[in-house]
Amino acid sequence: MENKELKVTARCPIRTTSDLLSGKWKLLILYQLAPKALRPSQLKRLIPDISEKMLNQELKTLCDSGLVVRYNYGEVPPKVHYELSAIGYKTMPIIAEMQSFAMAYEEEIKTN
Amino acid sequence: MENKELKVTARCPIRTTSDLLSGKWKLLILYQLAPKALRPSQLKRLIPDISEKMLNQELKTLCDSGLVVRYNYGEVPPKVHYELSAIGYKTMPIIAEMQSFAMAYEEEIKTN
DNA sequence: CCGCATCCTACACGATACTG
DNA sequence: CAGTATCGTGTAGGATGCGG
Repeated sequence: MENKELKVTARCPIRTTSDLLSGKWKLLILYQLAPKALRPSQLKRLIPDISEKMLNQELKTLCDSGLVVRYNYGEVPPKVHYELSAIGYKTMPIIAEMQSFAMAYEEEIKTN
Repeated sequence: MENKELKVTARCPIRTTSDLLSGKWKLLILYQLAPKALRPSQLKRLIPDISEKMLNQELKTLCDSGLVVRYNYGEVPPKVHYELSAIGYKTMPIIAEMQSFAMAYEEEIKTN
């Protein structure tokens, strides 16, 4: 937040989205949350190679950016779950296109 | 390339694509190349805040992964251009969805 | 079970300078 | 103009342990 000019980085939609979804895990988390809300332990089971630190960290930033909503049952033992927000669901077309691209890409390299 | 097991990272389409497109610049480069092939200096003008190092580096990995093709005129002074491959063009739907998402997202946060 | 705090390593990215 | 090499830094992300 210094007095740096807002360079020509002029808010670019591609950059906006890729900032929101950058990193190794966010897309996978969103994808797993799409069918139904999940508790952290369930997410961890669905994405076994994520560390708990990263899971919590990414869930937090996804909540902060509004793509995911956190529900707290306020019970003991602690029980929460996370689900996609309305805008969070709107990432699904991106993911669908990415999956479709991956299929085409793997087909492509197979034939070379 | 050590003797590490190929963990459960079991080839996931989302991961495949996001590996190919990860980083701050690849999507922007692909986007700029979509309308027409461009020379590095033209790309640099269209994406002013990329360093020349990153531009060259990203172009190289994009060529290696097959999304972009490099043409060398073999002249002096050096003259080359880069263009999307057939499979490279297939990233456009992803980018389109990302743009569309960004619009929706900015609309969303504006109303809060 | 949930989530935070520490420590540490690898790498993405930037700045700069140099070659053909 | 195209491309490479070197160096420095911030941060993503992994391992581990603690506390509510």
